[in-house]
Amino acid sequence: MDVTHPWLEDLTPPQRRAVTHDAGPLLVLAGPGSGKTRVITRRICHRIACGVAPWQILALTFTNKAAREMRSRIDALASGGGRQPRGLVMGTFHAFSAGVLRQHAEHSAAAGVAGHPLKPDFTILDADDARRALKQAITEVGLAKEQWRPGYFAEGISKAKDRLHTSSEFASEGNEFADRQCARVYAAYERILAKQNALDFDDLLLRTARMLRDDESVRTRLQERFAEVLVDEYQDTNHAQFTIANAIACVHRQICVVGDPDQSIYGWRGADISNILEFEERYPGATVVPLGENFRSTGHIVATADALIRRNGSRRHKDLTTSLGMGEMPVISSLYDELEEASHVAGCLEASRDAGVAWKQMAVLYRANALSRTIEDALRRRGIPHVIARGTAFYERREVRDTLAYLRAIANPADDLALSRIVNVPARGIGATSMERLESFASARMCSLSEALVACREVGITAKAAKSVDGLMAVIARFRSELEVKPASNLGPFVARLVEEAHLERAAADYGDDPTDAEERVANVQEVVNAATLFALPTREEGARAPTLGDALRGYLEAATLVADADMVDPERGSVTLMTLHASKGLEFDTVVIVGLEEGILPHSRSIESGEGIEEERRLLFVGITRCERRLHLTSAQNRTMRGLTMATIRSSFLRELPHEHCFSGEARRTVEYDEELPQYPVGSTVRSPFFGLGRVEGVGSRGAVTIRFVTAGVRTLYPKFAKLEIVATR
DNA sequence: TTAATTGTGGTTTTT
DNA sequence: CCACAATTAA
Repeated sequence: MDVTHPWLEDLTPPQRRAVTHDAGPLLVLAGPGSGKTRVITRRICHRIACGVAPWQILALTFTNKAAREMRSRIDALASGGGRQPRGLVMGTFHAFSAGVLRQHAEHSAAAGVAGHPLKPDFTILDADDARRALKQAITEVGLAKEQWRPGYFAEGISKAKDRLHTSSEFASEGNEFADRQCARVYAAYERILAKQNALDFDDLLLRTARMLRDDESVRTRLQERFAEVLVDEYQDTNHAQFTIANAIACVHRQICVVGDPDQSIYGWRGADISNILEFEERYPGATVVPLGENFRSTGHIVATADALIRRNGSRRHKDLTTSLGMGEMPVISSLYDELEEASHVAGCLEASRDAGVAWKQMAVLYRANALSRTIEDALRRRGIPHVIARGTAFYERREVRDTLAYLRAIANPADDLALSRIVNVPARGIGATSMERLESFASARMCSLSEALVACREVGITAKAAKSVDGLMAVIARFRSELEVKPASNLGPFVARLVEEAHLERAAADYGDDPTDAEERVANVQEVVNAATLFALPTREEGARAPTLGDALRGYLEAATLVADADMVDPERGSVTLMTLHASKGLEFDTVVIVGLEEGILPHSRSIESGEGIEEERRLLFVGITRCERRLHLTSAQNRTMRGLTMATIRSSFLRELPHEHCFSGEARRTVEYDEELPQYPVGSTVRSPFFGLGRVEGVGSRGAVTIRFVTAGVRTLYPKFAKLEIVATR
């Protein structure tokens, strides 16, 4: 059988059960490193082999990267004997929802809000744009921004959207003063977005979920279209996402969800862990397949992770095992401050490199992005190639956002947010006062900002400013006129010409005062041109009309908005990866260093008030530990400088929860890292021998001999000249 | 009215 | 430490 079914080869019995499970709901509880991706991809191949058409399968993932990865694995399996998965729909909830909305928005009243219908060419606002719109809403409602933080409303609105409530439903919900203010801001925010035909990230899910709930024709169509639904990372889905998947799958009940409650780390974003914990209640008769065997990490690492996660009270326990042998113990080190921590990290990475591990097989993980800078500096000084996995960072840069804002203003005439961003880019003498007048003109006439700009002569701004505005609108109009007459293949040159004619390189060069940064900014603008040139629309079904330049532009803007940090991790590069613990989910590395194990950082100070918060932080560390295949280092600093203040730290309470018998604690004492004269293996440092494993240097004898107490091999005296010792940690 | 300068305040994680 | 806001100079 396996000869003709390559997708069933080398699966363990439980994996095979999950892959070949036939009818009815299926929950796969996949522990770390248990072959989760393998199960999903093989299952998709298997279902196709069983006669399900690829285009009837909907697979929802958490990141674009995961979707790409799975698709390429399926393609590879298919070329080895299976059927080509043409038409398989695979993507993030957000991207899928955007597609559904673009397709059905016009025909579904349920997609609109507050009397505004949603038009299919809507713009998707990223977090920054959403924040700007929110600030505007707060001002409109007339609340003093000294007393009300935007973050408060952002959270309230986001939670309401997750419950699928629009502003009017939210208003009838709470009666507290703060709730009423929040409802007012929500309503204003909704109006601002509706007027611009824009959606934020939460809206994509909210509108799709409501449409599926309220519009029977759309619901039926999607139910008929998708005979099979798979959801990856199910522990991190929120209520809206559950509603979407459930609405499509509830009739045929061919739903397979895969996840691990112990790796749920997005509770703060509304992820509802009960989606996975209560799957069997929601789908009676569901089959559950636990996958506990870990094929990634060696024994001490698995044991450490297991001991840690057992501390969580509310969990559904599954035994974690590995057959890879015990391997080496995780090494816990405490350093004097963040600078020494960073040097120590560099040392750990170099030691792994000396042991033959490629840079790309190593990662440094941290709780918050702010911790990356010191590490990055140290790696740069030591010449260790590295990349910071902040994928969105590129799209957050001012010059990049300006270029994209031009494109958005061209693509969507109602996009006031984009337009207001570029009105004075490059600086053309339109300041705050002129903008204020233009905006109040627009709101008085009930028209868009772009219409106000066209009519700027009537607004009463200076002649010079009006002339600049005319010039800008002429450029935008000219480019806009090309959208529906030219073919999609013209996107690259189109963007290049825009950069040229709108003088965006000059604008980029003019920011700030550092000429070296200026060069980089200009290069970033060119990078947008490159990205646009390389952008390819998904292949269309046969018989569809040829895509226009406008289609390509809208597609490109959507893709640029929906990128995630994790999407940009490129394992082919020969570099160490630096990223947040959150972004590391789903990845694996030979060597992993987790830094900043201190109270207030991990667990984070914002989480320690609640038991649930602490448990999520613990899961976060669990995720980090289980990324590691063989060499794990955990570090903390005794003093840390954050936002200009140096403070003594407290070691993370999680360190106490790690099992002594499976972890090696390097003594925490001050080192003099920078002194060249230090003996090569100072007393107290931690070393690794290829024969005896980890040990601590106890003494230095004549002719460079060192006495080492090994964890497993007792005390030995070795000559470093012959013994090939690597320093794991200086004391 | 705009552009540059100094001052202040606020901090997690991300589709 | 950094982004943003109010203030001041041009």
